[in-house]
Amino acid sequence: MADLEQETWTISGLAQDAGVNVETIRYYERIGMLRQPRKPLQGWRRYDETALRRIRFIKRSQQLGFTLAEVKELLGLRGSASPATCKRVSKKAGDKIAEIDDKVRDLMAVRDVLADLAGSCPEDGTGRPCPILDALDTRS
Amino acid sequence: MADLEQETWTISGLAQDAGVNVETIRYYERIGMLRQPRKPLQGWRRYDETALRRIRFIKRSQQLGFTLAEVKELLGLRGSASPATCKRVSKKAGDKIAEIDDKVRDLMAVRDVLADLAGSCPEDGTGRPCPILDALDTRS
DNA sequence: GTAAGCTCCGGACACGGGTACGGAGTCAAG
DNA sequence: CTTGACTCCGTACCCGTGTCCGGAGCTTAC
Repeated sequence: MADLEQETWTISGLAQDAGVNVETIRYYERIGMLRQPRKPLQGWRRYDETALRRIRFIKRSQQLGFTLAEVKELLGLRGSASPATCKRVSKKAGDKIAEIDDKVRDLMAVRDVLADLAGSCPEDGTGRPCPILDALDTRS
Repeated sequence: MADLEQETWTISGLAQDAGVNVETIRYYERIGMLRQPRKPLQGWRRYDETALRRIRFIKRSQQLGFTLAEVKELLGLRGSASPATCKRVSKKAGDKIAEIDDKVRDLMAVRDVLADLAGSCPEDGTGRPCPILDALDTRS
């Protein structure tokens, strides 16, 4: 068995490579998203490749709109390669898509109202009461 | 001077009519969105029509996506019927529309990625590693 | 007059996702 | 051997928008 030595980092090295703050790593440890490596008798804790991958997984998932609680579930599903697992992950993705669709619908509805109001403003600006403020004041 | 008596409410009456909690009204008072009426020597504070309108204004604005800080500004612009004021309000509406557009764009981009991932899942579920988890694991 | 139900007030707590602080231990360079 | 940079740890704090709590005072109905 030749050198299976893996690269390891101190917490700040890991933070740098993962593109997060040291405090964020500690936070993930606190909330159980990341296991804290054992503290050696001598020196500082060392983090390995799996920690790095895990943080990157978290960050990518967050970028896709998953909350940390949801990411935690996804992390739990990693490793079990069963069709059932894949199905559950796929469902989560579908749910998230539906969530996004809802949000977009809401935003567009609000956008329409705002555009309507903005359109009601006279170009020259001679209108007595600002029609937008007026609408906020009186309309349901 | 005939009876100019206006309808007034206690805080819970106001809350009910405005469709918010008593605590919310107190919160608005705390953060300076709503003036607390003077406490009479005898009895409880009484809120009038302007308080009711103000809360409704706040709630409508919030529904359109304005934060309380932004609503505060809008409230400050109420009452001055100048063209300049109207222009500023109109700008705020435009900014909010742009904000919404940005958010929708972001959401749609994320949606695309998610849809892509969901589409990569085999229907039958025989895939070894779940392609979604795999992507979260390795892709940037 | 007394009990129920309201107000008044200050403060703590919730949420999600971190950030900041302070003191003690540890490590590496000069 | 000292200095500066880093870790480690617990704790408190930040954002926005409220919500809840507890005790004291007030009002209204019976």
